[in-house]
Amino acid sequence: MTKTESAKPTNFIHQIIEQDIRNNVNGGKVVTRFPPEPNGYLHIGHAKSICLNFGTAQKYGGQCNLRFDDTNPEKESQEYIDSIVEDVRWLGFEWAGDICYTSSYFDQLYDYALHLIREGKAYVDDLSAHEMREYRGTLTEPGRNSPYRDRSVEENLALFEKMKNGELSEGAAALRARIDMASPNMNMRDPVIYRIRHAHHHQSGDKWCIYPSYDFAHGQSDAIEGVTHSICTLEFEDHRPLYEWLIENLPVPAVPKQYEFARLNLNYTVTSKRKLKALVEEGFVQGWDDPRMPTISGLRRRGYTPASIRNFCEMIGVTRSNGIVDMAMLESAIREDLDASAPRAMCVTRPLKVTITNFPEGEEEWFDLPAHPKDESMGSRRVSFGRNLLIEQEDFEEVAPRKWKRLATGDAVRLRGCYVIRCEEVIKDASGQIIELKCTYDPATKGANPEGYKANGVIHWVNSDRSVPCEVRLYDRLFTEANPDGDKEQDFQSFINPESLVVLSDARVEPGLEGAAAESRFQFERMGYFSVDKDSTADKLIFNRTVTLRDSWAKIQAGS
RNA sequence: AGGGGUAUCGCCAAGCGGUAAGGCAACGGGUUUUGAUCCCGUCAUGCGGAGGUUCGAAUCCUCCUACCCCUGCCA
Repeated sequence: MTKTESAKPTNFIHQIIEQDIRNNVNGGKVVTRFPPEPNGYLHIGHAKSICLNFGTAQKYGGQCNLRFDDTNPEKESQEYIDSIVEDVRWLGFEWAGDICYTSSYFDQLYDYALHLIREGKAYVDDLSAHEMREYRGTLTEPGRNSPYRDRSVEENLALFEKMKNGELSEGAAALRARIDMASPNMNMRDPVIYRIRHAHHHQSGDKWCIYPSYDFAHGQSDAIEGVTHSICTLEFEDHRPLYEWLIENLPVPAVPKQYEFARLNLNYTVTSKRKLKALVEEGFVQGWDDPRMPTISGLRRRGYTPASIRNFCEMIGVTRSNGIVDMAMLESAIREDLDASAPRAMCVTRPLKVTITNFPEGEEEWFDLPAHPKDESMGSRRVSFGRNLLIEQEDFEEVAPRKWKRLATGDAVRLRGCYVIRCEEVIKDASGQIIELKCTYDPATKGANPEGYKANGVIHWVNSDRSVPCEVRLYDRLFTEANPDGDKEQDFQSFINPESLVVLSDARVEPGLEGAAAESRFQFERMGYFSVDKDSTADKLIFNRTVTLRDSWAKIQAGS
């Protein structure tokens, strides 16, 4: 995409950027960055930020960096870095140059800290974390100056040196910016900018035992990288004055500007790293990539496409107002994509035996069916018809309800792409359970409407003797409450949907799907969109339900 | 009288002083060998509330209300 393709600004950030370009701010250049902390897996909320940052750079012919904001080694790990890199790539974005790390600027950041000390704008504070909290004041009362606030530059330099050399224990001292303890903005009440952590860092190893805080590292890293528009979420709004104060008081090579947008909230799920982590660690789901998780890797395993997620992000827009997006929008995005791109197939998830009594034993007939009803370029597939078939249990009722378009005793129904059959007899076991249907087929209905009668509707089916056994995992929303973390009394975990996963191990799919590759996607006609799970093997095919088809029959049923 | 934000249809969201886009959902109807897709139609005399300015206000002003964020040596 080039800048000539940008018709009009699609959100307020693009408006600002276009104004900047008109005014030749930054020479008309646009540089953004996606700055995750590698302390968890990326989720759908990050996807919004990724699409915004990378998409904006793309749209205005600029560049976007992938920068790991790795200033807190104790919470971070290489595992998270690897997963984030993979997820960003999978979403279809490429960063400019090499992957960046805030940790590779630690030397420069240290020099900036020295600069602040020499200017009398930072000091080493010996107050404990607890004492510091007391001195900070409250939302309505100003804070008090630390007794160490007026140390000399020399003393501060010496003390900071000791911090750096590991001569002080964790918590014994911290470097603070010297701003204003009476500021109504808490972030300006002498924020800590360097703290002691005798910890091994996943990138810088054991070189440092002091680490810059987010506030001190972020803006300066933006400046070092030449970021022009530093886009973050609303909760950092109050940090902007500090961001600007540091940029103004430091000899940085550029002047980046921070802009904030509302983070994404989706109903029937949670999007907080802490809560997602809890779901994984406490075993409510099977991992970060569990198909019920709103993580990128979870959505991927569920069968979502990168394009559908990008479209979803486009759909929801970018604003400064906090809202909760309906899950139906995400589902709409994946249905739209998969309807056009997924080949069709038939899968009987809960089989009911059907015997075609007038079809000879041991014989079969093959049918050529289009892989897609509207897209001939997708070719065709072969399905086998025979005496022993399987249909969906829910497609048969002994007595047809009103508006029933499926099979019922004595009635006829079309087998999708095949013949019309009629149910002649219902076989039950001792407990009254229906175990088999004896049917006849009408040989005259191959590609033709029946003569003298009408078929109820169309149902899917497989040839029992030719179908491939498989496991089908039916996924549904993870929570039963639209806003699972909105209840003050009840923990979000108590709202977990017990039916968020239903495993059907007795399913059968049409023969062409034998050996289907992991992550390949299909529409199982009348059932929904499914994707081959990554744990699927030649011996055991596993399909994950991505999303159901829109179901107007379910609405009719619910209404009556 | 702590500071910073946000309020437009059930949900998301355009709108930037000239008379309320679009998407999702919902609801009608048509096509259909997927109760899918597709197509057609309906869906805010109203923009959190009250005043004011103006020929004209969702857009400007005043006051009010509701909700969100901020008292980590987390990001």
